[in-house]
Amino acid sequence: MPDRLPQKLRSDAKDNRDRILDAARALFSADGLDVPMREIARRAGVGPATLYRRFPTKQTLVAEAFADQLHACRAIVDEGCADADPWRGLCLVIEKICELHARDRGFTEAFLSAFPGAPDVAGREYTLKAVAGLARRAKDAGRLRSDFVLDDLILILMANKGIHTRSTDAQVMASRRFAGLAIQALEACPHHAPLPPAARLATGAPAGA
Amino acid sequence: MPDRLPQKLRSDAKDNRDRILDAARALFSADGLDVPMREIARRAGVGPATLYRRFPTKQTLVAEAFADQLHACRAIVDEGCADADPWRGLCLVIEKICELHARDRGFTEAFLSAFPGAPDVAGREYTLKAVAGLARRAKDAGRLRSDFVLDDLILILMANKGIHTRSTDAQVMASRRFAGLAIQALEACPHHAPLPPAARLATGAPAGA
DNA sequence: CGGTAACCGGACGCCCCCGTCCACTTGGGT
DNA sequence: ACCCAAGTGGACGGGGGCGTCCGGTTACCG
Repeated sequence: MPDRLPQKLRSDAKDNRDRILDAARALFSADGLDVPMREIARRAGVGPATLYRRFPTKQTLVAEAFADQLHACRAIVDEGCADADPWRGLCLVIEKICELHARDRGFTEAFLSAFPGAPDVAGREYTLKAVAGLARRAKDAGRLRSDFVLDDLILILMANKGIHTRSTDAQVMASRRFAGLAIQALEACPHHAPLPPAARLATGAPAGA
Repeated sequence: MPDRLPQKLRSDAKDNRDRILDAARALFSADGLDVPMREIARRAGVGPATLYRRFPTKQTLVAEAFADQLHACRAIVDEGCADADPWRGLCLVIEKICELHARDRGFTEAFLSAFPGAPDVAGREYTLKAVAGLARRAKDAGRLRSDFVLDDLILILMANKGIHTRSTDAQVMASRRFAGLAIQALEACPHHAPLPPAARLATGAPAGA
């Protein structure tokens, strides 16, 4: 559905298209979203015109390039929601998503409204709703702190994005530790102090949990 | 000491210099470090040449512009260290520094080695050492979790940097909540799960706490 | 008050990115 | 084998940032 109806493309055109997507994925992952379009074209071994013809705007390219990750993301959430223990499911979601983001810098930017008002990339809203449900259950089970709010998750994801290291390995490791800390922060604890008030974040997400 | 020996500058030159620094501070705070030099010059009402003559490289300008914040930073740490209760002191440091960073986007970038190998900006090492001591005491007091590592603090600061919102107010609010969560994560708790291993961060800080 | 060195800012050349146009090439149907 | 529309990449003009040079201006000292 993010895919344009696969109009009959000539075989060579299809090839080029694929190579462009590969190049884009590689570069976005490594360097973030603001690689020059030129660079992507060069890496794919095509001219700029070809790139622009196939993907008129960078947003199109980004959306297409990250379709996989978005599905992975949704799969993770689904998996977490399926877990019998909602708290364990939520932890799983946090860990996995943080790792996913750690491995792919561009995806993080794309995911976190780097493109303001992106056309609800592959059911972001739906996914958020699912997580909200999961959180609800985790709260009812008494494992998730009661003053948790869905925006806290966004906050954590944004924060995770702020972590930068030299190598991808270090990045993943740091992200893992961060996720651990985040989970610790969210877990209900008899003597925990109340949190400062939640701030409305820029995302279109509803704030209730 | 980051200051060039204040060679006798002609009065007008001094004026311009000051106006440049003001402009730089304002722009860096609002938009981060990658404002064009041109923009700063324009805002200061001077030509590009003047700017470049006074601050040959952007790094020079940044260092000079953030001298205040760096002192504030150090003051915060000192204040925290002076607190009789080391845990309370540490919390204070986290809260205040997160807020400081939330209010000044450029400073965060400058602070977190945005310029790799910046010449130990105003005793960064010293400050880190002080915090390490504070953490040590907080641990001994049994309030800080025993598997805390100084790099965790860097991690939290980096993470805090990842948080972006539309307005400064929202930013501060979000940062406050984040700091609250971070503190929660760091507090010793009888039944908390062990954390994933700490990753060595890019900073030159020693990893032990 | 006058001279000089310090100082100024506009203008220049360089490089990189963007998005588009167009003359050539090539896939694939007949 | 032929043809032509779909497809291609090089080239172009525009815009913006960078760092530097230079002819005019101005503070300060005697």
